[in-house]
Amino acid sequence: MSDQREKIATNIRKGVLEYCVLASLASGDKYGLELAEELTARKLTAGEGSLYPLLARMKATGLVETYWEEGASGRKRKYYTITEHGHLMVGEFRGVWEAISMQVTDLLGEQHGIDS
Amino acid sequence: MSDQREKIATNIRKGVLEYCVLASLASGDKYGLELAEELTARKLTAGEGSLYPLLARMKATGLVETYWEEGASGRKRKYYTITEHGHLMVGEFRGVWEAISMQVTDLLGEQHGIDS
DNA sequence: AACCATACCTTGCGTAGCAAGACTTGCATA
DNA sequence: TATGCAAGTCTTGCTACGCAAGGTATGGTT
Repeated sequence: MSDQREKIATNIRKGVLEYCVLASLASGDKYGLELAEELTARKLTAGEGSLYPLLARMKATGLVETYWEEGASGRKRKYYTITEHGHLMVGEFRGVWEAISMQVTDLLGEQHGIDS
Repeated sequence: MSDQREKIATNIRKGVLEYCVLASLASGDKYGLELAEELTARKLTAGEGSLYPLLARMKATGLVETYWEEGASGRKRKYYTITEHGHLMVGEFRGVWEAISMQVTDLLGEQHGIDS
């Protein structure tokens, strides 16, 4: 049952995760695991296995940049910063997301109303 | 530019379309093209190339059933009905959708606030 | 020295939407 | 009667993404 819900969530995340990363970085630089924890808490990703390949892609397409910095734990951390291009993409996404999510919510609402 | 938006929309649709079909069928039986037109108008799908394979899958997994009926134009139409199983899945989806879409909207909102 | 947690990354897989186009059949028009 | 058009349905090949599982390196703790 909650197995089913995980499958549903996984499919929703496709194509949304990338912009959630950008939106999160817009409020401050973060390193890999930090991002993973935040997005996992929000149920927006399942773990690092999704994030690291995505971050590599985003760096390759110029949505983010990276730099190394010594962390509080003494370990080196790779921090991610959003670029101007990244900011623009978040704007694009916001428009599309608002339109589509409204339609989905609308459709679900209709059915809810008809159900006894 | 709007090319970019199409790409974004395409990715959001993955995993959402299936449940939009179910929600639409919950308010009455429909045939293939009719569904395609409604969902295209709502920007929830790009066309029949996505729908027909999806409907076939959904029939195979017992989410919908089908019957043939003579249409107003004299042509035969394949009508789709939602099953009990389908209704249950819409319920599951609604829960997941509400949780995730709220998180996404929340993240986008934060960034909006910080942007001057 | 041994161990564990932190932090990064890779490989292989399944799946879903899409573009483009093929096939069938009823209706209209010349 | 033949031709063309539109309504319907379905198929093929493609690409992309999230995920599970596992691999590597390093610094702190006992």
